[in-house]
Amino acid sequence: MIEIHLFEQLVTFASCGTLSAAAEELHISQPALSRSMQRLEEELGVKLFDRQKSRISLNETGELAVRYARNLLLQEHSMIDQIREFDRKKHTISLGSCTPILIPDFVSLLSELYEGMTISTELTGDPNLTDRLKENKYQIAILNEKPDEKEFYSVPVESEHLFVCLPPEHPLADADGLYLRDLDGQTFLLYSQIGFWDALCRREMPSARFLVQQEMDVLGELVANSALPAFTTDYIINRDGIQSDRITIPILDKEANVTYYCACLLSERAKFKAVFQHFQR
Amino acid sequence: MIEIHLFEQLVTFASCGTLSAAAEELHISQPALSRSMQRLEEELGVKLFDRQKSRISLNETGELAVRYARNLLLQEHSMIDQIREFDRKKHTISLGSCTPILIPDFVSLLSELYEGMTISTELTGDPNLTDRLKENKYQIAILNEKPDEKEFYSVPVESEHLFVCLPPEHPLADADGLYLRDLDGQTFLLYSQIGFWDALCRREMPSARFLVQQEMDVLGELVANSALPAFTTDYIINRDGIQSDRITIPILDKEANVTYYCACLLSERAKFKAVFQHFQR
DNA sequence: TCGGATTACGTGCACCGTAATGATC
DNA sequence: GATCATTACGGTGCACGTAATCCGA
Repeated sequence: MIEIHLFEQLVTFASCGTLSAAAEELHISQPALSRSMQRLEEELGVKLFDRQKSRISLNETGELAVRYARNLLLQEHSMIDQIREFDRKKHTISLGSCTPILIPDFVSLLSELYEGMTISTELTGDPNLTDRLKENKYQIAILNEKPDEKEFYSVPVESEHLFVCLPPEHPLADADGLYLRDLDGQTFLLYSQIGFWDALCRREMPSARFLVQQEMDVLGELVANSALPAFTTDYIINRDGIQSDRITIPILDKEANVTYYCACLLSERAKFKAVFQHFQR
Repeated sequence: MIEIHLFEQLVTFASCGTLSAAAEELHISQPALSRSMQRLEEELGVKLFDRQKSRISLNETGELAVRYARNLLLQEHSMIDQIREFDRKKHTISLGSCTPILIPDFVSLLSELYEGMTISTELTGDPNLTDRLKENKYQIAILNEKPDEKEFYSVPVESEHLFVCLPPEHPLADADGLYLRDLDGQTFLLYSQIGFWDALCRREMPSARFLVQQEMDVLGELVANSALPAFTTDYIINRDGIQSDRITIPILDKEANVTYYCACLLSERAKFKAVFQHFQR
């Protein structure tokens, strides 16, 4: 049994070239390192160094030992990382969501139901969110459609409908409803944190330009002070009220009127039973 | 950086089941081990154990850590072994020989020429001795024929001729020379340490029986006190004198009259220059 | 009551740093 | 004289063992 710090010191020496430099790097004194290397040789029962009076260098065996030692150190670090990562996962629930609107509610709910656990959430436009469940990147997810594969369990949570906000003078402002493709080619104000809506808009309106805003209140400001069309949803209208100086027209595309599903792997259904029950009432 | 003895102790605990048993196994006190495991958890920043008041056991993370730790320990041991083995090889010359007769001379010669090196020799019937040179199992070899491949360097060393010793009353005792196949089907006394001769005899006399003797003087005794045929060579005759109560008849097979070659890899020719020079005089 | 884990406590020694020495450029 | 390695030496922190405590079967 040879302690790993000796190998660490050996590797540092190999990188630095002299004991003094390595000692400095390791924040120990030069004599301490000198003795460590003597001890290492002694415990291995093998000479690792060529010693001239005022110069020490690795011999062939030493070079070999350094290669092995580098390897061993890498393995130890990776091992420690993986143990910590495993433990972290035990104490965190990762939620992946295709929409921002439900995230706060889910965080509160999960925190309440799973006391002591860390709740980690990620808003993502990833179209294959279910694959992330399979990989266990997320243990629970909010999807914009019911997952069809058998290995998932899911319940509906909430629905949301997309609207476009047009200035009254806009040529399409008197429509009762619009398809996204009717709006293609125009320039829109768009909030950046909108999850799956983003891909939908870009797919259905390939020629449109989007002025993406990072900040919600900057976006509001711009909408209020420009004639540019923007989007909203019934969820936002219910929360913030309607934009009075705008005409709000429903979007008719099927995919723009979604029901969100909360899903997990079937094998984890029991773990999240409490969550599902909460929405089934 | 976590010292490896902590992982060693963890693994021992996993094998033993209790701290007390593991402590005994490790030749340390129980409190020492208890504190070590606490320290390990602390350094990892992770709980590894479930602690009841009078019972401690691994949790899921602990089990994982044990698997990783076993692995790490294996790797460290194998690393140390390989370093030692490499160093040993640096200080030993391994000679593989197809014949026993030259080994003592070679040991003296090599010891003299390569002071401080350990000379390790092996007598072998291996027909692919040259492959062992390629693998570096041996650095130098004594072969019963000149190696034909270009990657070897070799010089002739000595020649040896096989004879059969027959009792005067034997039906073949008046032959001037014999082929091995003429002797097939009979029963022979044979010394065990004869290298390549062994395979030759068994190949050319598939129906013969061989009473193999481990001890040279037991063999001599038996030869003197029985009517069983045996083998000898000119080298042995020159050394020990001829067996007076026996008829000694040369074996005519080409392979029974060999020239021994000392060989090494071409790439090591320089290293063994002194050896080759010794025989080229 | 015994076996097992943890806590308390005193101690020794392993390892460190400083200083001195020797050697090389 | 500057740099580098090794040896000498004295001090200390840390991990150890013993003892005590607590708990459960």
